[in-house]
Amino acid sequence: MSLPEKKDHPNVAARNDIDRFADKPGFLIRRAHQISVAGLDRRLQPYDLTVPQMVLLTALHFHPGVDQASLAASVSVDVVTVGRIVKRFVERGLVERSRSELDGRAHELRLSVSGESLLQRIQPEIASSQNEILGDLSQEERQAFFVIMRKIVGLA
Amino acid sequence: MSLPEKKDHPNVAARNDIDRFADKPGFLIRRAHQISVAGLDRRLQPYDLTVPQMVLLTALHFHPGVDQASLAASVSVDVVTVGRIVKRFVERGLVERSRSELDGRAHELRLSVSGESLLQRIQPEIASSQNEILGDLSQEERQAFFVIMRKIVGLA
DNA sequence: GTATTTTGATAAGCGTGCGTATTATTTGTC
DNA sequence: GACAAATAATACGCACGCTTATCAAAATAC
Repeated sequence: MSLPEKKDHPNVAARNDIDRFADKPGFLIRRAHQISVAGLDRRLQPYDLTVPQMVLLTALHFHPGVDQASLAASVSVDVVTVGRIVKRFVERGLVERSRSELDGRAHELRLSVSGESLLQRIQPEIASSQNEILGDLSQEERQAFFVIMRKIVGLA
Repeated sequence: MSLPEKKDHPNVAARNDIDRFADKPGFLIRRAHQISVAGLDRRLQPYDLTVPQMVLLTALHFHPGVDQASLAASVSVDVVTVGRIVKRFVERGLVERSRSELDGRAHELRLSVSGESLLQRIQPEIASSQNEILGDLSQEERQAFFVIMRKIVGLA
C-alpha cells in the first residue's frame, strides 16, 4: 500500500489539491456537508439558529413531550449536544421542559408558542437551502441522489 | 409555508423521525458525513489521528514546503484549524516548520520521516474506510455517486 | 424483594469549524 | 519611496460532536 508519486514542484500553489481527493467518497461527502451547512447556516443566522438547532426545533414540533434521549436518537444528534441546545432553548423561551411523571429521570420537552412561531418563520429558508444543494442536478440525478444517499445512510 | 400535520401520539418513541428528513438532501448529507467520519475515525484512532489530521498529512505529502494558508485552501480545512493541527504535529515530530525565505509571514511545512512513515501505515485504513462507505452500492450507483457529488461540490 | 444492569441526564475534556480581530509582512498604487 | 490594501498567521470566542465518567431512577434478573 503506497501513495501515488508526487508530481508538483515544491513551491507550486496547492490550489487544486482537492482534485486528488475527488475520487474519495469521504472527501466528497465532507465537502458536500460543508457546503450544505454553510448555505443553511447563512440563512438561519438572522434567526440566531444553527443547523442542529433547526433540526431539534423541527423534531420537537412533530414529537411534543419527547425526552432528550429519544429526541437525540431520532435526529442523530448526540445527547450531550441536545442537552446543551435544549438548555439554551429553555433560556430563550423557545422550549418548555418539565419532569416526566412516568420516568423520574426524563425531561419532557415541547415547543413554546414562540418556538412554534419561529419554526414556521424559517420554513422558507430551509426549503430554499435544500433546493440550492441540488441546484445543478437534473431530475434524474436528483432521483438518483436520494436513492444512493438513502442507501449510504442505511435507509435503503 | 407550513409544516405537515403531526400524526404521532405524544408519547410514541421518535425512533423513525429520521424518515421525515429522508427527503431533505441536507439531512442525508449530514448523516452520510457522520457515518463516513465515524468509520474513518475509528480506524485512525490507534494512530492517534483524526480525519482532518489525516487529510493534512496527505496534502503535505504531495506538497512539501507549502504554507499553512495554501494548505488550508487546498483541502478546505479552515486556516485556524490548520494552525492548531500543525502546531500539534510539530510537537509530535510529524511535521517540520520553518520560516519562508521568500515570505516573512509564511511558514514552510513538510512531513518528517516519521510523518511520512505514519502516512504510509494508515493507507490501508483509508482505503478500507472509503470502500465501506460505498459498500451497498452497485457499480452503476458508484459511478453515479461520483458524478452527482462532484456536481454538488462544484467539481463538475 | 433485593441485587444487577440499563437508561436519562449532566459534567468534563478534547478536537473541529467558523466568525472576528490583531499583528507583521508583502504587494499594489501613486 | 511612501501609503494603502491584501495576505499569513495567531488569538479569542462560541457551537458542535464524541468520549468517558458520574448520579439518580428504572427495568431486569435471580
